[in-house]
Amino acid sequence: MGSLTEENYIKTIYNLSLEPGEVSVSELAKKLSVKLPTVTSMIKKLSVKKMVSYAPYQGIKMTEKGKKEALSIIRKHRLAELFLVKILKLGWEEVHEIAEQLEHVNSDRFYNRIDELLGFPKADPHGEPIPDVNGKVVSQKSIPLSQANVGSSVKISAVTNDEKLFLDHLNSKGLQIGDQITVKKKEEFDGSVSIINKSRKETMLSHQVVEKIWVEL
Amino acid sequence: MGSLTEENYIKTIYNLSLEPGEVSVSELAKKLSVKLPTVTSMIKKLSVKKMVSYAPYQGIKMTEKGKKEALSIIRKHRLAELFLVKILKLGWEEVHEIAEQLEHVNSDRFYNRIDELLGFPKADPHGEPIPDVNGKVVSQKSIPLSQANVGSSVKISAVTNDEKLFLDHLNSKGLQIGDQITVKKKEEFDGSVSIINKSRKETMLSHQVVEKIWVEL
DNA sequence: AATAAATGTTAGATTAATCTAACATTTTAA
DNA sequence: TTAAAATGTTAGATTAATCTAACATTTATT
Ligand SMILES: [Mn+2]
Ligand SMILES: [Mn+2]
Ligand SMILES: [Mn+2]
Ligand SMILES: [Mn+2]
Repeated sequence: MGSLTEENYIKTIYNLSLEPGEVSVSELAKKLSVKLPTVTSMIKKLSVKKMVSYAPYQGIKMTEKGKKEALSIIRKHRLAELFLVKILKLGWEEVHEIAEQLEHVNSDRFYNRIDELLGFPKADPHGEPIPDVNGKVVSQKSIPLSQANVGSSVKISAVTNDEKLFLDHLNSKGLQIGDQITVKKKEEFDGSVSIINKSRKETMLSHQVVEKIWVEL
Repeated sequence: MGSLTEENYIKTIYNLSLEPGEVSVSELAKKLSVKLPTVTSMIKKLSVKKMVSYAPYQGIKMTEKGKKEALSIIRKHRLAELFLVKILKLGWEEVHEIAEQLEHVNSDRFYNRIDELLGFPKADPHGEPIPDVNGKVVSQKSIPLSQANVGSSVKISAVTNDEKLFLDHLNSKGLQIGDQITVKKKEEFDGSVSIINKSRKETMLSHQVVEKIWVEL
């Protein structure tokens, strides 16, 4: 366990490493809202601690140690989010911010009890998988809504962004995890998608939205 | 809301201010495990922020603003402790440490929901009063066990220390909040007290212990 | 009242995390 | 294949929170 700041870097690097391509200093700087030299200096520190491997001008790669640490933080974050929704009855759009704080609480007893209380859940309120105590993740096979075929009926399994602004948008469209929807039309021009929602109403979703909604057949 | 460090100073100053006498720099330094100059420098900062009033070589006094802030942190701490015991089924001896972290979580929604879930409780697992949303505290009229008369039958209403070492000690003696006990004998020499516990067994408690157990008649 | 002990303050250094300005390397595009 | 743009690094400054060493004040004890 490093400092709160170190934990945030590790978690962010891990999340970026899941996307295709190298993890770059500028990408990290953007995500963490800090300047480039701040990242360079922190990366060096994390490199000394063997959380990442790094050589100047090369990308940033996580070590096994770093991945383990990242998964532990992500586990805490997602357990916290589900707890906030299931036990404290908060909305899925407001829990991420609180989980950003709770993920840094250092107590295995605390998180294992929450896990137990929730019945050892496999996914958080946004459909993202919750790593188990050993950092093992069970990932589902699903695709972004942007890639679903016109005419297909699919189930929303996850959203890959859990910030309030995005989720408030989905709330306003009446979309939830688990909803069965049908792809009506895909616009070539801007990548937007029209769907038929649970209540048989047609709704238009922009490209930025449909690439963040994951569905299964 | 200041930094985590500032919050810890404010809470500690407030707790010390409830004991008789001035709050001194050395007392604070001891409680926070920092050196004297560290305290002097932080007090100056808190003084600029109007959380305490301070003049060199005089004691430290809290302002109304500071008290309000302290009570908010203490409310969060005690709600967290009760939540950990009641909902997560942790022991009263292990919750203080976790609450030291949770008390810094910044979310009214989070704490108000916990308050609600617990039924707007009046006391934490150690019998200490929980300030309400407005910082109002309902304190009970009780006395330290060290001052109870020989022969009197009293009920344990609170303990004024919630660290593991102390509570493990009480656990080993089988003592809990709410227990009815009888004062059998008080030793003039060392201030120790013999009591008859709930299960009619006689137990000897040292002065350091009986001054931290509060009872009502 | 003088001295010693305890307590508190000031000065200056250190560490973590950040910044800006200047410089270096890599990538993209004439 | 050079010039420009983008990306990354180094150097040096800043702020928060801490420390040690030296000095000042207050309190206690002869
Ligand atoms: Mn989240
Ligand atoms: Mn989530
Ligand atoms: Mn406590
Ligand atoms: Mn308590």
